[in-house]
Amino acid sequence: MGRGHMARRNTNRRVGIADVAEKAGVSHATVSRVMNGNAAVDPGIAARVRAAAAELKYQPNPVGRSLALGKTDTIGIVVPDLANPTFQAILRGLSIAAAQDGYRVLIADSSEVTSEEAILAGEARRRCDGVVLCAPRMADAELEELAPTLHPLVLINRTTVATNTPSLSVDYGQGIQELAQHLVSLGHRRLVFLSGPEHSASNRQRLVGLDKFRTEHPEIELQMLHGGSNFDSGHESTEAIIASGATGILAFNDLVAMGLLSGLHERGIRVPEDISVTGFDDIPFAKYTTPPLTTAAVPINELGSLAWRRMREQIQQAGESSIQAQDEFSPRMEIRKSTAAPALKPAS
Amino acid sequence: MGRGHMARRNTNRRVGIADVAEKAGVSHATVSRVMNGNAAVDPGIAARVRAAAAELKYQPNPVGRSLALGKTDTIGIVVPDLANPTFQAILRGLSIAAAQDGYRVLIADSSEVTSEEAILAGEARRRCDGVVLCAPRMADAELEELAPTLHPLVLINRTTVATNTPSLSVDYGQGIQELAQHLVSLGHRRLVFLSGPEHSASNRQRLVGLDKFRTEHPEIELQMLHGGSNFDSGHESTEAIIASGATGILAFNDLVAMGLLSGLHERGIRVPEDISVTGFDDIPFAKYTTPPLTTAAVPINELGSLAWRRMREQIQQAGESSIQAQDEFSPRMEIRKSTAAPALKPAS
DNA sequence: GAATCATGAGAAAGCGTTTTCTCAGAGCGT
DNA sequence: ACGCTCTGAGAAAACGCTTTCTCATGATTC
Repeated sequence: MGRGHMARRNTNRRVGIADVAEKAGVSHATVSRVMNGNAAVDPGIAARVRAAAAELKYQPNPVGRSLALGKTDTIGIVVPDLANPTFQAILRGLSIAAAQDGYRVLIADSSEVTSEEAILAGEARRRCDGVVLCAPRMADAELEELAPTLHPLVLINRTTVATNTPSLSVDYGQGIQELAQHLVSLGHRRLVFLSGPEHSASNRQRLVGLDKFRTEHPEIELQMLHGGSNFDSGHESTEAIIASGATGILAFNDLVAMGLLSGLHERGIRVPEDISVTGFDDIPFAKYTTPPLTTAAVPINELGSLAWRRMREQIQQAGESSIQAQDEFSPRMEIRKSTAAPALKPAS
Repeated sequence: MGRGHMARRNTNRRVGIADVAEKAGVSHATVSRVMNGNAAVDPGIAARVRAAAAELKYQPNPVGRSLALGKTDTIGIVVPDLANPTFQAILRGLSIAAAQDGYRVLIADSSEVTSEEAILAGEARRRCDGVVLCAPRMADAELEELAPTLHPLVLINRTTVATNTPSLSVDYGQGIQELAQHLVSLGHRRLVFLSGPEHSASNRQRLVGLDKFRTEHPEIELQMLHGGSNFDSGHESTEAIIASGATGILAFNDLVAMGLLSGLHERGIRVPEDISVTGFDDIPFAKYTTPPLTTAAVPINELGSLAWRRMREQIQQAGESSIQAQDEFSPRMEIRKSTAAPALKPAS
């Protein structure tokens, strides 16, 4: 029961450098030289080699190449949930930007299983020249320990104390405060924050932002409701939202808001007449909901390409662990139709 | 100006199998054996090796491993546009299913540049153990020529004459006919098909489906309008749609339909009162548009995981080019609120 | 015209694994 | 007690490439 022991010796081996060397009547070394244009090689011989390579349709084996070069021209990205449009957009931006520089991206979806993150990140790192960790849910301590292992690393939505890891972050605290402020200025007095995944750092940022908001607006009632990060958790929160008696709902993100919108619609609650709802992120679909969603826009398209730029900088510096850029974005308010003045002042 | 010539000889080399071997007082070979559990090795020695490996936190280098094993435990996927939720869903399904079997996925986005597809696919294939080609736009002839090169390969939304390539397809022709039929049964007599990317095979399938529809319903006026596959192309078609005088619009897919919805809304055209609009695919957001979109649902979540299953089957068979499954899905009608009876019978 | 140099190609040593090959030593039967 | 098989570990080859090292050849200089 050998595992394919004969496949190796087969004649239908892929064409390798040796074949073109033989055909061109030169050594492997020379073939390698002309393929990579590294050293000077006689134009005549070079032409012969190129002709042989073309005729045999020779393409260097990237694995052999990677082993010799110590690099794979690939970077890894680990995301908590590939179903989330925010992460999809980041992935896309990263992939396109990296491709422009001849790099590919390997994906790893932790499916919100926190304990898998470090493992996935490690595996990805070993296969790739670098890793971007997107909104990791792991504890700070674990991240601190893991980060040096992963270098070159770029963090999205998290930071490390070590300054040699670039990070891209969004001021969620600021954004959620602005959204709350927006609701208040419309006349809402009873708000609910439908919180996100427990271990999400961006959720914590929202919470501290709201704490600040509370101290600045002691007259406003602000309840916290536990939720999740997707449609379903928004939808499932419908009853609790209704029971809360609040008129202004701050959903964790656009997805949750959309789920909630649908739940409220099913229950015959009108938005924004009866209840105002806000999202977060401004995913491409936010403007097409019923009604179009008021949200805090995160530059999700830039995030991916900037992540690549930061990664590239590190790869090029190769080892001189210098201090790296910490980019922070401020969300931009996107007022649409899911928020309006409350119909009736609640009895108070 | 050597290219990092000294990094190689550095002492801070990653810990390799040799280090473990030395620490455990055995040979590389033995370490490899215990790490892979391939051959019988004395329990005492095995324990010693494992202890050494653990202490040094040794993790086998996947590149070296890949070279020796001739496999990378990675598959590639090439998609025409990572911004499209359909492809995102396929990618996600593929990634999750593959991860379950210890495989990773490498992505390549051709950005709808047809000429890049073959190159990207080839590169991906060389780096991976297989490739899934998702809705390739390339010509049939090119695909026929490329397919054998790429094996193991699984095709999504395309087929090859060679029966040893599994393919997953959706009966777009059937789906679009049902949508057209739906509009007709609501009373519409003037329809428009807002077509998709020129080289999209699924677009061609829709076209032949509509040809059939035409012969079956000669009394119905059906115009063809050239469009694209995303929001913007739907949005840009707004004027042409209005000018067409049609009351029932078959958009290429949900994205186009959503763009159109938004365009019509801006122009004050009511949907479905003035114009009915249908999409295709049933992306997760289709039920949250204004109004919720009538569409033909494609099982996008299954597609990815099934693609992996087909890929795995081929990888396991390793070479015995047997005849492969050709899976075909029938779209399911999803009647929502974007379609209704036309307000007025057009003069005829 | 001999000594020096630049040029460029081949030989060989990696890169980090796995796996075959080889062989030492232990266990067994007669 | 001798030879046989069997177990298991090390040596070495293989995987496919890049790059250093080495050396031959032809060009240059005094």
